[in-house]
Amino acid sequence: MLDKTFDPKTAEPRLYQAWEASGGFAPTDDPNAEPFSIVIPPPNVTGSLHIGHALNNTLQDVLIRFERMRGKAALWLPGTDHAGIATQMVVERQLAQAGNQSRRDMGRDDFVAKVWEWKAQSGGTIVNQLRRLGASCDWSRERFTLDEGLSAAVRKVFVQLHKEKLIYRDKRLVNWDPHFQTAISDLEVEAREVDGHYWHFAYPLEDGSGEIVVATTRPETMLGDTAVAVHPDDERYKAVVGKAVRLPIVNRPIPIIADEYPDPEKGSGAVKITPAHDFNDFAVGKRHSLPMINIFDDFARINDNAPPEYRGLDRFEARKKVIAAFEELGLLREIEKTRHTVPHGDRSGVVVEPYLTDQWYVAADVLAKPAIKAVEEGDTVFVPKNWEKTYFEWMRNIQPWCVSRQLWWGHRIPAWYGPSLDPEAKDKHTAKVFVAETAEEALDEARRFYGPDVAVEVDDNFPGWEKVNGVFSKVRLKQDEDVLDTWFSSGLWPFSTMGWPEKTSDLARFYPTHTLITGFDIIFFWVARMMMQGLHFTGEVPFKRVFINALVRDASGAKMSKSKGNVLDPLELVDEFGADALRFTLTAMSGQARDIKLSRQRIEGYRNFGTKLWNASRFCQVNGCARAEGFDPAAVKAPLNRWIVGETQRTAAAVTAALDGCGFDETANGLYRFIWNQFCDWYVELAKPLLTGADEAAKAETQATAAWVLDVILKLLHPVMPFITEELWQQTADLGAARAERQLMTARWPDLPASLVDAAADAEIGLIIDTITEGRSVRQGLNVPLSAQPPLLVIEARPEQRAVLGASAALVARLLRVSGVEFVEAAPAGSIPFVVDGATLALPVAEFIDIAAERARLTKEVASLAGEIEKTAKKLGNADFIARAPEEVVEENRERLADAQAAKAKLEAALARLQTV
RNA sequence: GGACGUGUAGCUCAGCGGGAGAGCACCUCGUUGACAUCGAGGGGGUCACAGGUUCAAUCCCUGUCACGUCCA
Repeated sequence: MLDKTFDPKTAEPRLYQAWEASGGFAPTDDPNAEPFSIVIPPPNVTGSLHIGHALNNTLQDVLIRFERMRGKAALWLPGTDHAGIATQMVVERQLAQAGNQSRRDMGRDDFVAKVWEWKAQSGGTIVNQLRRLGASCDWSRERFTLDEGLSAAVRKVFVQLHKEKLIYRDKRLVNWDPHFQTAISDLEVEAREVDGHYWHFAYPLEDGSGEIVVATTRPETMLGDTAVAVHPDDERYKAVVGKAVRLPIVNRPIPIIADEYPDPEKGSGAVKITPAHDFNDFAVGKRHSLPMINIFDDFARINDNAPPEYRGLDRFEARKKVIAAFEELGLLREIEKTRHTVPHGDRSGVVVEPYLTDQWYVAADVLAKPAIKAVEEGDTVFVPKNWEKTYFEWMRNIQPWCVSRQLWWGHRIPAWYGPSLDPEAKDKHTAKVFVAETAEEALDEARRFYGPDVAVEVDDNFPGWEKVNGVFSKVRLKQDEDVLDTWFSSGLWPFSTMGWPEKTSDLARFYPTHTLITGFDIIFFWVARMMMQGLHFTGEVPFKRVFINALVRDASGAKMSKSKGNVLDPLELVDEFGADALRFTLTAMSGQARDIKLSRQRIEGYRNFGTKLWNASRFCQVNGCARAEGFDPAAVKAPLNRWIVGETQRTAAAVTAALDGCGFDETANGLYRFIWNQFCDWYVELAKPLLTGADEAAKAETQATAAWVLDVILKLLHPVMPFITEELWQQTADLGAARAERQLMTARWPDLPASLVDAAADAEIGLIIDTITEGRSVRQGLNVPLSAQPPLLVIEARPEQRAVLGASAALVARLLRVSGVEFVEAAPAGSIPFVVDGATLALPVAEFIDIAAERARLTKEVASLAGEIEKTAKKLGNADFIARAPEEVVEENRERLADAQAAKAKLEAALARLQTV
């Protein structure tokens, strides 16, 4: 017999191992099976499973298990992302803690070797955590973004985009992270609102005729000012445009220029222009050909372009010193408090600086066009659809994508530099770039470029050349030091993981993938990039559907964060409640476009749901419910069995439709209601007399039906609660006829015909359920003691209702705790009537009850019916309603009115009788 | 400033043109042969506010207020 409860702790690892060993996670190789594929949003290799992963991966697993059971060749391709900055950060921190050398002291090769070493040791953490969740990924296909195959794809993409002029090198302002000393993309910048100040500085006019006041939140940048700008229409400054001011501290004359950029309404209307350290100023500088003076080094310390006393100062130190200097010079006009947004690095948390550097850019606007079109035309659809707006908004305003990063961990940019043939070129050692997939190819290209008389080799440490008689005799190429943005490689994920650019069978079969399930926070970072790169390189969308899952928050709606201490660790929750309970909770709460506020209580409730199912199965087992050979659900006779068969069909159809459309919450809620409120609460209770009764045929039929329903339940619930269902499947394997499938995970999804629904059985069981429910309400409302067992009196009822109530007397007796069902002409004095579906029933319990309480109950009921009658009558009295509303709505209201009037009359009569008692 | 989303029972949310729902919490009763991780019953809501469309509005439209998120 089944144990009293399911023990997830011991069962889950055992079941998972069995699944994995069975090979069932891999897609079937049946060539007739329709392919269905999902690629995992690769978690950072540094990561450990947080609740957001748990949600995202649960939904993917629900979908993949569903499609697998539907007989498709279901592939869920897993893997991890090398996560450039994040991983480098983690390893650097660990090296520091262990008292090791810093990255720079170590050197590139040794450091990268360390990271690989670290990855080998702890990189598998998150993957194993996914196993604990029950994720049925095909681990034989697991990929890592730095795998050789994926790296080859990255190089090929880079080279091809370069050939197409969609990747280019450019000197412009980037968001510079001084902590990591790397460029980061716009998306990695987080605007934080902080308290700050506007410092109003006076710049004296060169000719001594006055001053012009500018305000800034970043005083230190004045060291790099190369102009002051005013609006051309600003009358106040018309006279000074074209003159110069003498920049204090620096003592440099800079022009006053007219440009549309300054807003005359703001501040003094004049703004300082620092082209090398502000995005707006950069544009102004370009328009006016202003010099661009960079005043920072890579650490955002002041460099040698500033006066000597500032050199080497940290930017914030420099700020203080600049302000002090202005004060001393008597040029500090005002300090104004303000709240403003300041860009921060999302990883480092430090203030990022606009910084003038050479970087590699992708012409994202070109790649975006087909990606926009694909969504416009429905080749890829978003669920929920409104996320398409977000996608369009960003894609239509897309900026060049800075893809180079000054890091060591990642895909090194496949570009090699050599000297220009022009001896006067700037950056003379690296003025010529050769972009190629391998060093050999770069060398070949370089040989062609420099000619047959020049020896060419790669030497990262000693770039340069040797000359004989003024011409090159030997050239040494140096590979670009930088690596690519992590998202550059994740953007290839749907096809690089399947072996592209090789024409693999996986690529042919599983690309494009079907559904991508991910969070809205990476629509720009990832979804958009996959769309762009996927379309460009494969000519097809990478996925046909994108399901955007919600964000998980704590029970009070706050974003979970370690610093707030409100993090719910999914693994602890799995330990405490089992993976199924967590999965069910996340699935039930995954309502679209909404935050999920997770509470332990909710998980506990769904753990209880599992226990409920477990015990219902136990009940069935104890009562000999075994599968019957050749059982045909359409052929059952007992109304109760016909009813549950119909309900099972309805549920199966609803769940199938819901899962088809990513309606995860509907799926979970529908199953919960069916299993608990229909199967357990009513079917099992109503079946008890049949299972213990003398009618052997009815008993056998009920046993077989219960076993059949349970098998369907296990299948339907399996995608959401795989462990407990698989365990029940295994443990009930020996009950009755053998099943076609020994393993539930790969069993066939139920496909039941709608003809299994029997309206007559529905009506019959509905009447019994309503009778019991109403009767209980009367009993308990009047505090009739449990020991009291009056008969149930049927006073007025339609013939078919009489038949049903008569036939189910034993059932009603048991569940309503009455002695039996009796048919009488009129309600005896002191009996308590109630109305069910137009039938008048009564319980003769006068001696047990408080007359006043009963009077109160009836009065209340009558009043509520009166309200309903008034409302409905008013509606029916409206000629427009009769004329314009659909006939069935009018009819429904007529019936409602008639029912309410009849019920009210009956209860009023009862109330009148009660007055005389 | 722009975009999107959300305001429904004490809490978390579902419903989204025709009788206000669930889970939890709360109150009462209950250990009857699956289950106290349980069963039965009950209380509790001007569906944010104001207009409009409609025979009919929690649901559609407009505006207001509040909250959230993203982009400037």
